[in-house]
Amino acid sequence: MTPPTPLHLSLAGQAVDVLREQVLTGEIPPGSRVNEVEVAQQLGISRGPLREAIRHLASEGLLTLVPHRGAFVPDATPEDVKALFELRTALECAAAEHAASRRTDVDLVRLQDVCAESRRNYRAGQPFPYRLDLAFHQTLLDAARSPYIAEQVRLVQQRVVLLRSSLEDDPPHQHASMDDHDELVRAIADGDAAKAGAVMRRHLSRVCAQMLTSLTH
Amino acid sequence: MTPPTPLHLSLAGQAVDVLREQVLTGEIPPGSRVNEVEVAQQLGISRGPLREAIRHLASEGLLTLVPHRGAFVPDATPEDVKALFELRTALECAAAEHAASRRTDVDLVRLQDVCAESRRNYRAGQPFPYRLDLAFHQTLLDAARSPYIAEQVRLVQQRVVLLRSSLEDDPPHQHASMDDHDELVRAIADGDAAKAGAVMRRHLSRVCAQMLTSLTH
DNA sequence: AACGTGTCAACTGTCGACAGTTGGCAGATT
DNA sequence: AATCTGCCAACTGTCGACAGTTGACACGTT
Repeated sequence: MTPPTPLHLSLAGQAVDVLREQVLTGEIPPGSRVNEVEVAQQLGISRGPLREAIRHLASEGLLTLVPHRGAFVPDATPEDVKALFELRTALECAAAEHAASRRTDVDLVRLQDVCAESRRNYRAGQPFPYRLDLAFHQTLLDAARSPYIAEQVRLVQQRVVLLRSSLEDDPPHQHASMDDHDELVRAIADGDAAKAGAVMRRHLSRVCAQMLTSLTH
Repeated sequence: MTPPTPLHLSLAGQAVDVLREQVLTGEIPPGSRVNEVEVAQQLGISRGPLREAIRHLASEGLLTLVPHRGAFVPDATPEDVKALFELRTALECAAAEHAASRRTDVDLVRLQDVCAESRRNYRAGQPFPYRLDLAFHQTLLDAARSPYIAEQVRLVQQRVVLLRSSLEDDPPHQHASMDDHDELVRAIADGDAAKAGAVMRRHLSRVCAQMLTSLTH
């Protein structure tokens, strides 16, 4: 019973996944260069597919290309963080408004479930895992039913993860985030688009501020 | 006196420019496939750089890739247009709000100049050129000073141009657009971010509706 | 006549090798 | 000793050729 498709994904596609993981986890540290021949040998593929993978990640903002020099993992400046969060805010506020208008009851249950699980984890003494934060925003995006906005948010969140890779969270911030999420769900439950957008704006503003302080500490 | 850089742009970069032009002008019609060997010969380059160019344009949304089948110029469905304009609205409303808050007097003068030129052209009996519409939105984006938002808007506008390539404008719509632009400039002049965002939202809603009617005519 | 099967050409995916450019190092000069 | 010049190794950019897959056509079967 071999898989129906002999190659589930092209070598370039596989290389994208592997490289993305290595960049996001910080295995390839920010500021470092990606050597084409070295990484190609390491992955056991030729330079062609690897180059395509590098270009793809560059288009996602996870690498920056310098002609005749190669690809670098970008390191964030405070200005970058601010500008990136302006983009994220524009996208996710719109998503929150659309979610408030278009959500189904199933969407609402899913959102409430994610919030409840976050609370449970937190009360059990465990930290609010970033995984659940991502899950919340993803669920909200599904409820918004705006595929292009969702796609762009996904890309922006990836870049945020990249900036965030070496930061630790502090409990007060986690608590505030969970409160924001709860309030957001209430606004969406009420179908109050304006409030949903406003709460999302305040939430992201807080997250951005926290990242900026962590960045400079 | 040869140029300082022997190659101003890599072959892949040049191929991107040529292909983008051909796609946006409809020289390569929507729905058609891009044959790698054929286009490579046509451009006088190898398949490697051309492949990179194709992948780049795909990341911009100007081509869609199908594994083992090739690259196609996407043809728009009404759902695509709506979803794309939801993205554009989220981005440009935020840009309009930022522009209202951050604009300098120089920015304001530039915006007013573009509007004035549009009026002049229109009164002279000439149609409102799409060039000036793009110039207006670009000037507003510069005034917003949010580089990531600006970059995304640029990509979205490109896709709108692609959808728009075979559509003609009608004078009533042109007139309404110029009125919207004027009202937008007034809001930005007043520093009224909320109004600027609202006007932009209404403007894009109108443009989207016009595109949808033109699409189905 | 409709359907399933085998073959084939065209195209994409991949590879290894060559050419051009960049940044740095060694040596010569002042 | 400091600076400038010329060379060099490493790397990216590019090319031509091979391998694997896809969709379609022709053929045979029911």
